[in-house]
Amino acid sequence: MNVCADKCINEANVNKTVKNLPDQEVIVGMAEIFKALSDPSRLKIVLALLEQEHCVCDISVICNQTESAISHQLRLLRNLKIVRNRREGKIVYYTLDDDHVISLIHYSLDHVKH
Amino acid sequence: MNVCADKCINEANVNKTVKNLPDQEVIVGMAEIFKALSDPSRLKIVLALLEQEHCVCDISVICNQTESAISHQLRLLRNLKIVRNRREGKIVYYTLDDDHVISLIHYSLDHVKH
DNA sequence: TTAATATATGAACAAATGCTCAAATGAAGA
DNA sequence: TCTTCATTTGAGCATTTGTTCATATATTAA
Repeated sequence: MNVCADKCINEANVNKTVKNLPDQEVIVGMAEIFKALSDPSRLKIVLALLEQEHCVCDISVICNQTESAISHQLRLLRNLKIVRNRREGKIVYYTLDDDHVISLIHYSLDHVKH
Repeated sequence: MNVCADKCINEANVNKTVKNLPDQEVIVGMAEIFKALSDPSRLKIVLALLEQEHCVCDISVICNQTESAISHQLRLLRNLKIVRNRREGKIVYYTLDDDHVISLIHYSLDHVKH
């Protein structure tokens, strides 16, 4: 890496920014949430669950995707504790389980509508 | 795809959710922003620029990454109009240029700090 | 002009991602 | 018990992603 000769690095500015930057773990944690919402199919699942609880089968109809594909995505969201599930006989219902994510989505939706 | 036999699809619920779901383009647009913030290195760049304007060289020091790597990430952010740049001689300064993203990040940061 | 420097860019590549398909679970009914 | 059905899971795969490296561009100074 090229440590720019003289004028490029403004050391004061760099130090100020570095000092105020969140810890690396915090950054990774934030990125993790954003990544969960970064795939349109997965985001659509979350948006559907924002409306109400749904079973895997219903989600697959809503999102127009295989139940298998949906199930894989739900597992990912489950691992991140963004959703939780409850079983009722053969059917498994999923719900959003992360208030931060819920309000983040609402916030984004508000902005999308100008 | 298996159109669940009888009881699985709750047609009323499905219809209600589908009706309230944002348009596909909106979903894709939201996901695009989340994706931009979903990589820790890229998020760190954005967080650094949240503090103040920086040149590529400084960002590379702050983020501890090659100038080339930073430049590639900045191009992506530039294409999404999340950042803009201005040249001053040999040096190019980058600034955040999307108010929605700025407030989204602030919002997330507030939540991270419980 | 030539050299030096900051940034940008394209190709290449390893790693991660999201889907499909086939097979495994788990629950309810015959 | 055996069958059916909703869901889960693992393997395989094509595609995307983030980085590196080498090279190009743009600006300034000599």
